[in-house]
Amino acid sequence: MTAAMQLTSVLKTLADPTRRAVFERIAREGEVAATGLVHGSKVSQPAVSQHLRALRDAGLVIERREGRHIHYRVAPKGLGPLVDWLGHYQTFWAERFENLERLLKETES
Amino acid sequence: MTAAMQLTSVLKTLADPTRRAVFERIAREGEVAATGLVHGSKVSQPAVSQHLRALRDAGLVIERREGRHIHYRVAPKGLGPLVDWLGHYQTFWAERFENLERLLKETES
DNA sequence: CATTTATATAAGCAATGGCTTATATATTGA
DNA sequence: TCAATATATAAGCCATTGCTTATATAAATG
Repeated sequence: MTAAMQLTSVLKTLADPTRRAVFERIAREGEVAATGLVHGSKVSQPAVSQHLRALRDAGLVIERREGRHIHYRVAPKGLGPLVDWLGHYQTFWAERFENLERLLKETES
Repeated sequence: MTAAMQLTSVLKTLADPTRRAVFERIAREGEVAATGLVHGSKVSQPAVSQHLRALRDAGLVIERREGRHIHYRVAPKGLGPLVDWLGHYQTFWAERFENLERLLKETES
């Protein structure tokens, strides 16, 4: 799998709002079981299951089985292809980058 | 248009490899006419035209008419929604971010 | 073992997407 | 005004996508 293909996979996976919402919820909650994600979701259990599979296939989340439950968390390197690609376009978002840089430094202290 | 919708638009637009290639070429060449993009493209003129429209609608490129030619360049703020969104997930790509930070500093000097 | 709970898979459907060919609309210049 | 060039739009086609309902699998528990 080439870098371009991985990037395409990440972009396509995050492009769907419902699926991105699932990802964001996993990120926010740290670790969630699939059931938890179904509750409070607009779509059905199979739909959530399909989205989780897509997120996993794209390398964006990791699953950990615990009995009947499967817990999901964000994969640390999942956003890597996206970040790397954006790195090539620094000149086009340098200003915002400065903001992030400042933010990071504030967070450190 | 909400921030989430803009992000969806940017992600969907960049998710197609052919269209992303067009964007990358515009970024690389600085300013290109549509004809220039058609030459050396795998797809037809209408296809390129459709991709350019999508890129423009997503706010990723800007067009400048000059006689019969329309020149495209990357819109500085186009990647903004993506960068902003990624900002919320710093913890998941902090390491790569450090690399970028280092790279930026090297570039400055 | 039987039932309940958690998740995945199958099948089908309507909508979307990206491409093509054909044609329309500028814009320029002879 | 006519022909050539540059780009856009229209229409149609096929593949993909996201959803649904129905069903299958897996694991825990009585």
